[in-house]
Amino acid sequence: MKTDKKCVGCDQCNKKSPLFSSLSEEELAIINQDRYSVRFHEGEVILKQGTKADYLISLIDGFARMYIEGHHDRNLVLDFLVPWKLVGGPEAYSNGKHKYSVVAVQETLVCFLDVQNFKKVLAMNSSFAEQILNYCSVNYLATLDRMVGLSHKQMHGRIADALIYLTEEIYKSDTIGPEISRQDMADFSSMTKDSAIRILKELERDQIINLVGRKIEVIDTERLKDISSKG
Amino acid sequence: MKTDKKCVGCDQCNKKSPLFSSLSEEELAIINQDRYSVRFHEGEVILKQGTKADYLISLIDGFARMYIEGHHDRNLVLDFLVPWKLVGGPEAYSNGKHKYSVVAVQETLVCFLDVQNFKKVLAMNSSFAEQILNYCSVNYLATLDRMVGLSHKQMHGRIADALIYLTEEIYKSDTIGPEISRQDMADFSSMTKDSAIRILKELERDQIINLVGRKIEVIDTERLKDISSKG
DNA sequence: TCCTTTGATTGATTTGTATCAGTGTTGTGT
DNA sequence: ACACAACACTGATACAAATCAATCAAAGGA
Repeated sequence: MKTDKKCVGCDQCNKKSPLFSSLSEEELAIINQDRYSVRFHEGEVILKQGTKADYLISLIDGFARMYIEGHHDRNLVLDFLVPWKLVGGPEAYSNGKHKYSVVAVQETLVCFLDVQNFKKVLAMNSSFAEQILNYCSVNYLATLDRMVGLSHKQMHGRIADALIYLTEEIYKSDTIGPEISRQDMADFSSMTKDSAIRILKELERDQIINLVGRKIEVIDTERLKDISSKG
Repeated sequence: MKTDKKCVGCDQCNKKSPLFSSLSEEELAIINQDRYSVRFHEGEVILKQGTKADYLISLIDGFARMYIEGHHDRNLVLDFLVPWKLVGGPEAYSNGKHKYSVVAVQETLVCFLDVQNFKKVLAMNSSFAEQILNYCSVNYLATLDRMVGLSHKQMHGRIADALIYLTEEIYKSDTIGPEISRQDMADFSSMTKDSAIRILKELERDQIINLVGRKIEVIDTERLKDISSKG
């Protein structure tokens, strides 16, 4: 998905990013200060684990993978980023280093927002602060769910969860695109690539999904949800 | 650890709870409104997963276990709560249901703080809001670490992590008290009780810890950290 | 075009962890 | 002091998942 769209400033973003929709012109101008956008090519590192977190990252266009470089040379994919996801907040907010890396899966445009300006706006607009706190809360609770799933469910359940999340939340379609590799599926459901492939093939044999090259088509969502809940 | 201490009001707590230390008299009074405290006996449920989250819970005195009732009748212990830990925020903030249960491990005193009042204070004191957001951030990043550890490390590494966390953060001593059962250790490091016992016995054989009844004494922190990092 | 690389796939094997079945130990209430 | 319950412990076994060693297929470059 190549695109020539340019970043035209926060007042434009504002029309799309639900998180910034309640801000006034003046407040947006503050966030717009020191803001800059960069276009990344496929495979390029947008943000590297361990570097200092001075900016919030907002994905404007494209598709990226957010992952932690974990133990035994394995990665844990935390999320796939689509437009208007905001990352780096917790690290920037606590003046820390980034806990994860973000890599462009496709051509991707991101905005770097200065944390200090962001904090200024938070301080002057309490309803915005409440909104952000709410965003963090929802995010945190989802992470807890994921932690329980990863640590208690076995492979079939974890793959089912991954497929459900990707179709419902990321692609909003029954088909998962070829930009998600088997390795990505494995890293997202915390298993080896070989195991992920095995389970996917099994699901195909059972007529629950179709594998078309790298694409994955979910045929039977109901049974997938059943597998997910049975863990 | 039985105690007769009573809850004397937020202005008292304020002297101890670092989170509330920056609040004015007036702001504390708002939080104090509708606040009430309850003493729980050992084994009693302070907060049940699935119930509506109308209050923030602040642990004033005692010791509690916070856990998610996960899949296959297994529990995942998220944390052990000691005085001045605040829980329930994310759920209350997003008007949701509690994602976890909290049970008193010992005689425990907790305060229930009304969320609406809490929000009021957040809206009127922006530096308090920033402080809370920072608290959430640190908490979130720690959860990510834990998620990676639980999903990538094998049992020895996970038990080592648990022992390090408990001695350094909870007990602030080399000895883990008898109120933590083997089941708790297992649920905290995401394995079965039998496995936890096995690993602990191995660590004892290797002179890394001592098992004295239910108590666990850490002898060789260095080797424990080594095991933790090797995963 | 062929060649090379990268990723997908598969079966055989090994390792890690849970399960099960049972014994020992401690503590509590009567 | 006794019985009972709850928890700690251990060994044998079964199951889940990783590893290893190959093939195979598609994509990109010279």
